[in-house]
Amino acid sequence: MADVASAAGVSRALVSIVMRDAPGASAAMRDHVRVTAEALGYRANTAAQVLRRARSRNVGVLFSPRFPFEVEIVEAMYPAADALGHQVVLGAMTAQRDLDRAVDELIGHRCEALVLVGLDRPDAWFEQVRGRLALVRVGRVPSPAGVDVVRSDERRGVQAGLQHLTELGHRRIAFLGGGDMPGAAERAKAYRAGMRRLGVADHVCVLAGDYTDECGAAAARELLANRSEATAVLAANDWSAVGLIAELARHGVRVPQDLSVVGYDDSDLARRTYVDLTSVGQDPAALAVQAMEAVRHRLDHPEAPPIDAVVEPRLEVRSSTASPRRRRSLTSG
Amino acid sequence: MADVASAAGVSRALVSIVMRDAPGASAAMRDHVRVTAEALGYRANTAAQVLRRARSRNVGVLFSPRFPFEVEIVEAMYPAADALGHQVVLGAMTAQRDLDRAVDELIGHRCEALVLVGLDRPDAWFEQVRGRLALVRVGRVPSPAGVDVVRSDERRGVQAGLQHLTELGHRRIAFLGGGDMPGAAERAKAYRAGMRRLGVADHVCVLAGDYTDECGAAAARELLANRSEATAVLAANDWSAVGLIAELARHGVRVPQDLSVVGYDDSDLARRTYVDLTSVGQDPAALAVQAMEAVRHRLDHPEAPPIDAVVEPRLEVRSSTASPRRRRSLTSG
DNA sequence: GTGAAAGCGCTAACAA
DNA sequence: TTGTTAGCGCTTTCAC
Repeated sequence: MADVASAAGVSRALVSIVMRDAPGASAAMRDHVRVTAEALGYRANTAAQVLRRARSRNVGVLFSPRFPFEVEIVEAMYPAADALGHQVVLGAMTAQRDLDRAVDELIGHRCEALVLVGLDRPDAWFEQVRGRLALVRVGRVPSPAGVDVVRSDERRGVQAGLQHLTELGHRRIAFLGGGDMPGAAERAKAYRAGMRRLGVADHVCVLAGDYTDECGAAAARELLANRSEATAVLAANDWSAVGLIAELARHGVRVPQDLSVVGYDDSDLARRTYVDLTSVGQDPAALAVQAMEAVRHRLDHPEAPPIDAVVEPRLEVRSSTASPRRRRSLTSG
Repeated sequence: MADVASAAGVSRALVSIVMRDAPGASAAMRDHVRVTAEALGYRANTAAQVLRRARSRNVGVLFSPRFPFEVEIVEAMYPAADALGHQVVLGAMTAQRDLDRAVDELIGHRCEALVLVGLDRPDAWFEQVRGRLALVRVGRVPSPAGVDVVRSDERRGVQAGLQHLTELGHRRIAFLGGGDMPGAAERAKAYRAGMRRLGVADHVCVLAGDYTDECGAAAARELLANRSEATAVLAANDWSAVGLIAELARHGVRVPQDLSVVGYDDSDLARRTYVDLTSVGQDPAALAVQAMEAVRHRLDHPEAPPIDAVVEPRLEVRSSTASPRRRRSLTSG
């Protein structure tokens, strides 16, 4: 910075003012300094900024890059943070790198707040961290527990899937669950409630799963073995939906002619043309924006009551759903 | 740090020595200071460290989190950096956030080196950045151009795929390319060379593609329309291989009975049980380790000649390949 | 083995 | 509108 200052023939303070768009410099001076800085390839030293500023403006974002849905949220986090004058510091969680390590690193960067994307931990863990930083959970969050939360409305998502199927004429709608995977419990609950609301509670059928294609295949075999009368399956996840469809195909059951399938997450997978799966989509960009706003609110009002922001999902209708054909069971067709 | 020092009844310098495992303190003192620091929840301020140290020890890693293969490399980068005493700073590239922006941020963090994962740019771009930082390219790198490179041996990978197929008895092996996608040009070249080496150069057949499932489906239609006599397809990518297989299935062509297919990348997709695709796998962990070693070498020897490290791929045989059945073309079977 | 002191590059409060 | 100045929290050299 000293180089820029002397090259431009001004003080370092003025360079600082110009570089961070702070008020207190004439337009002509701004241009002059900026041109000089550009010519010298100057870029402010983030470390020095963070060290000196009262607030670091850093927001740590913890996520698992293996999960595409979390990646989408993180991608949307950058513009959202920009808009609020924050800087995103990424903390990747991997098999070799546990959470505490990642949090420690973000604390080292003096993050003012932490955004936890789709991360489940015992309540005690959140309490412990919350003592040191503002904390916002986002994404597939099971339940708010005193900590700020931004989540999709799982109830509405499941509802939308069920409604789409009933409008097509389905009544016997099975549910392929996700065990203790993020969001799964909420979705299962919403399924039961939804079926009750539609007056078809006696057709409730829950298949165990875990968001993998293997569990989808297993569910398919279970449906076939039980000569299920289900005409549609609502899956808690796209991968399990695809596994189900693939296994059914091996046994000659066609989707959507013989069975309709709705996935969940509207992932890249669902959009692939050869899959083309009707799926309940969450809105990663909206989740990211709301998360950053929650961070801002929490920083401004440390003592405010817990936030619970809910983002609307939307159903993407593709070609894995159709009206049911007239017959009694999958194997008697 | 001052808190820890006074709580432990020592000087701040001593705390510093203990916290960064530097020589110059007794074992008993180390324990004492560490316990005190732990009790106070102390974590060194990274900004202050970077600011004060002559070398930041930061290594910027630029990648696209949308590409699972790049994510795997990045994940392996953490332990590799640890081992060499470096700190990873992640720079995510997204649709909304261009490369220059990301590089700028990493420069702001005073990274000593940049690792570019699977990123293609004009040579001029590399030259420009290389003036400011050490630069290492890793992953699907088309060709070394004076800049340090760590890459998979595409030639050997393609060779392994071809050899596997010829050992099964295939001769008419088509290639589904990847256009200008990373690594695709190398793979196409290796395919032609490999076919020549196997003495079946007159059976060379290259289908255009772009690493999507759509291009795989298009290739399948092309094979069928041309009444291709190919008994096997080597794809430059897993997604295109899967698209090909799915489209073939729609036309009653079974894999591997009617046609064998080898993918490339050994991605999560290939490993899914319902896909179970034979695929040429790259070794992300080895790439990451070599990349960090290249960084270290470049930092230690700024004037050394360009590095070109090559990592061996390996073929994962699954159930999409088998011996060819006796017939002339896909549609005459 | 330990402590005192200087200063990394920047920001913010204030003085000119 | 511009310049001066005092640290932010740490590492490092040097004296003890």
